[in-house]
Amino acid sequence: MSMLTISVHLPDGAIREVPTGTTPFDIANDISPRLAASAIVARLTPVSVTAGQASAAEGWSAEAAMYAAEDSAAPRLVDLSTPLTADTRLELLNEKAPEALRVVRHSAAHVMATAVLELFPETKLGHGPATDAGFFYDFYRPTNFTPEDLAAIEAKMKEVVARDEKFARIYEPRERALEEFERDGDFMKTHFVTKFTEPGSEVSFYRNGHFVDFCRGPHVPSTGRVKAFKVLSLAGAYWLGDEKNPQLQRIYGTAFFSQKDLDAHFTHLEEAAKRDHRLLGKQLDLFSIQEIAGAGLIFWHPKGGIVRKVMEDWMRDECVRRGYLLVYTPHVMRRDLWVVSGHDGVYSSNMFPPMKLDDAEYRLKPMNCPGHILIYKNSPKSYRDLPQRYAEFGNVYRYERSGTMHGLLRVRGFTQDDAHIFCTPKQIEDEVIACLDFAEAMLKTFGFNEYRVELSTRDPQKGGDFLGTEADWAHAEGALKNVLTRRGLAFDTFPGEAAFYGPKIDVKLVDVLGRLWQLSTVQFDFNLPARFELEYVGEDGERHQPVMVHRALFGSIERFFGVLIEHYAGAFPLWLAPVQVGLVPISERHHAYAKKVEAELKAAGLRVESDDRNEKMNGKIRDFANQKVPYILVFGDKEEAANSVSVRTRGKGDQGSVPLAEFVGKCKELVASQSTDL
RNA sequence: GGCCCCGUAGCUCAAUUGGAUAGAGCACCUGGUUCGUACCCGGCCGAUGAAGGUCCAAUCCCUUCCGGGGUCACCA
Repeated sequence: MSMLTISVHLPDGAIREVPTGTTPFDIANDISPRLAASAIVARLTPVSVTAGQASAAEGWSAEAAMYAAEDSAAPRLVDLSTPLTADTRLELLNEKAPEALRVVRHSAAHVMATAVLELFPETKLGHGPATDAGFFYDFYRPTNFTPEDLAAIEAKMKEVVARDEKFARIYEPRERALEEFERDGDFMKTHFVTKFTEPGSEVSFYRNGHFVDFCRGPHVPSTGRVKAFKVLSLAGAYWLGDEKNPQLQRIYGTAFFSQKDLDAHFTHLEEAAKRDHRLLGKQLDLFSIQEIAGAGLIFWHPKGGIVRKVMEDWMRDECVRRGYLLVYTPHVMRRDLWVVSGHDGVYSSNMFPPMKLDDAEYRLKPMNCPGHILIYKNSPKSYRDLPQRYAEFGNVYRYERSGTMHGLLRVRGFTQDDAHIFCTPKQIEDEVIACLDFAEAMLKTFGFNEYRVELSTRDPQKGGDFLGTEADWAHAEGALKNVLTRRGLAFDTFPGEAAFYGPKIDVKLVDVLGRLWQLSTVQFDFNLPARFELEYVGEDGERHQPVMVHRALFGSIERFFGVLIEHYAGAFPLWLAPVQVGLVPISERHHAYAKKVEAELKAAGLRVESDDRNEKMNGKIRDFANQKVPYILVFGDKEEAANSVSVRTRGKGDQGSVPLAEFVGKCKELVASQSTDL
């Protein structure tokens, strides 16, 4: 071994020398486990070794040399399993680095694959990446794994960890590797290497013990570093994400730096599960889905119905205020209409099947656009009439495949707060700005401060069928981008994600379990105005085609309600709460006073429920509290005499006695301001 | 739709894994009680998702369907 020493810059500025053979992980872990998490993003700066020498130097991986040659200043992913044996200065960054957790998880995936191959040697390996919440590995095997197998795999993983096998990176010429894969009949690896590596290159593998897999790394130094993990579940997954490819068996797991983190993760999941809108929907009696009626079809119960009423009132009033025109269109329309719109062709498999009536066929509407278009088309339009903004709470029905339904968030029948804006090309930017303003006001009002904005554009590389001219697209995409920039909204661009009929802006929210759901959307459409030959007469007296913008802010009322439930964990702000005030008369002789209080609150426009059951006061309080009622008013002889109520505020407990008039005044104020405070 | 798992009362869960009359809490109805800030007392009602099959015997095993959960794919 060489006698070189390694100097390491510590986060506090100190320099420490460490023995050769030390890994970045060792150094970081030695200082603090927390720092181990950040070691992966580290500055690896060769002090006196050039790239060429580095690759020849003892113990240097070609990877480290490559990084050194590429850019020695930028933070790099460091292979934690690579011992430092050259004269190297490693600067550890004292910041949280999620990449480090991914390294542990990816290593855990290899440990799992090692276990699987030991238990089921005939298994072929797919890939096994880390994910945001853990890791998975895809396997191909003639027979399926069982839940019992998962327990055995986890037990075997513990053995692999106990053996503390070193992770080592090895290289092999691509063509030789391919030969081996083909000899083994390993279609996945053959396919993968052929597709993702260059001919004549060296491909990288990682080995621990007898286990070897095609892998780019990086990994922790040895299997013993994978300390806290859990095998979770089993699912089918298509090879390379394509339905037409063979199906693999995907085993999910998760791993953390410590058992404590792992436990915290499961505690967090349990807490999140308590906010699940499907559970709360049942507990709070907000909505149901009934087997006899069909999957993906929502029943709004009275408690949910009143929340919906408040949501709709807000939206409708706001639409009118912002210059939208309210319209209503039929739920079923003749098939001919859907042929003209094109839905009967491209979208047919997502629609409910046609039904025969007299001599014509009818179809349930999957979208509201054609209806609004017919209204536009019903009379000639001048440029003076534009923009025309038609808004409707439109009930649409779509055939979603059986595996896709999810509570209120993905359903077969739902209500869009839909609007279509017909305008001139010049009006586009102002209209889109107005839509974004509206969306922002909506999100703020309903208590959402965090969301993601995505711009979906056409990918010219991909080609494909797009309607509209190059100029149309350039103009529309430019307008959307421009507007987002002008509004100062941070957004991600997704080339190739545009609809075939135009680019769009989507607003997405993350639910409690980390799933992403689309809410607001603003979309251009070059398709329908052309298909329906929409026109307006311009200043020049010529006929022009208007631009059409689809826009929905809640997206779907059902989905938005689901997200709202989870966001507030069922504890709605006063203005949205199904029951705003619960009344608890202490005994039967206070029922008359209860009537009086109820009448006064109702006169103030508040939603009140009085509990005159033959139950103990404690029980009544408990029941209202379980229903997450914002205010519970308790009263007996004392309150009745003083014309007051004893207020119990949600989350704050007993607030003592307050004059009734004062309480009513406060509630009115909170409701009017749509406050989230109580 | 594919793969895996699940379906017991209105809700949450039991039933020594094929054994006899399927239990409990909550809810509901009913009676007692009239109470000072989150679980009073007694009684009543009520179920093996559906249809077939295997077996002396099925909540339990098999088949199909319906529905749910997870996941992949899909999501104009």
